[in-house]
Amino acid sequence: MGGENERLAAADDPVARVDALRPAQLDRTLGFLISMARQFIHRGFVQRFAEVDLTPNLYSILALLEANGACRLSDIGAALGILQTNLVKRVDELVERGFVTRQADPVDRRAKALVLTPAGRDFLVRLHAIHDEWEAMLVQRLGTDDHQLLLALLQKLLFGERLDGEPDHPPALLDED
Amino acid sequence: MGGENERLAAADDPVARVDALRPAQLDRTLGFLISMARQFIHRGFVQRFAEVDLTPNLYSILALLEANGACRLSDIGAALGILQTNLVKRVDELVERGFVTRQADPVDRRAKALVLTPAGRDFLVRLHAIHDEWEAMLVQRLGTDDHQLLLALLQKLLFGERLDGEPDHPPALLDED
DNA sequence: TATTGTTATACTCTATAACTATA
DNA sequence: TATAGTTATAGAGTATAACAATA
Repeated sequence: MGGENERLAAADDPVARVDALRPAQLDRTLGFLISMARQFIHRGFVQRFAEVDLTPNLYSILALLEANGACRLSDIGAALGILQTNLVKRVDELVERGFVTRQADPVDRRAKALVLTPAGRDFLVRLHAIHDEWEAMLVQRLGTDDHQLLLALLQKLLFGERLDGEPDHPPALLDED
Repeated sequence: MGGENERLAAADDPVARVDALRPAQLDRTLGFLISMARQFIHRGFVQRFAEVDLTPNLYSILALLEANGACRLSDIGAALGILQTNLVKRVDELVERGFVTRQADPVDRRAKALVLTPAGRDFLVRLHAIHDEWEAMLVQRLGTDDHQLLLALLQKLLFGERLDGEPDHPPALLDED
């Protein structure tokens, strides 16, 4: 009978391959490959975080609060590249679920200090475990050297150069400019 | 007056930096960096393709049709990692705008052959120019060597290994498994 | 029974405009 | 005048379920 039609690719499969069709020159461009890689990685996170009914995006907000203590909405937006206006409802959800509270900012009465609750801090232990599991799977796919190299190249693309030097890796490829 | 509040970062800026806040360990993970890199690259494409009222996604569909002649919907979905069900309306738009036609598939009467129109082929000349301009900007940011290396690493992540070898680059980092 | 294309639907993410209360 | 948070809204993108025609 009709029923459930299309399903996602089996669990952690490599994503759709560009095999069936000639890939134009798409598989030679950063735009296409980054998009496909992000899709692949993102789906893995979504499937794993579904167990705790959380989106990878919300995880990154909580992780940021854990590492920074009290934050303002604008800080989080700037750090994650998300517009403030799109953060309000997500923080609403985190507040409703008891992971975050909005407190008065003592200095600026316009602002509100976002802080993790103890429940949120406990929750993060589980979230880090889920995150690390999938990240480890990706490291295994690439090998540790290529994983580090990929991180460094993405940092260079985003920030101009590596943020913190790990000087024990081949630097020759990284400081041409 | 109130007026326009939040705007996107100035044109082709590096994206939000993780400076203001301690980045947790996010900037050490593939999940975060790929997501940020994709966001950065995608915004550049969106801004440039806006001039022709096209989404990068639709561009990749057209490019695929150009390189492959007649395609079925399922082929395109498999190549781009998009569910068929989400392709219907996008192809509808391309048909309405005169870039694509749906023809009868001679072999399989369920299927429909998607083919570029001459107008679609002409349009692609302009689209490739727009695409190449932004891609060149990214190459400049990275340097050609690191650009090639990044492509290779993303291919390894997605497909297991490089699709086509360019044997004139340092291979040592690529074939550990 | 399975596959091709399709409609309907829902949820997430992103983006713009405009309001409020502070600064 | 500008900034922090907010609301409302619109558009992409992605997911599931179900159906008709065909294989």
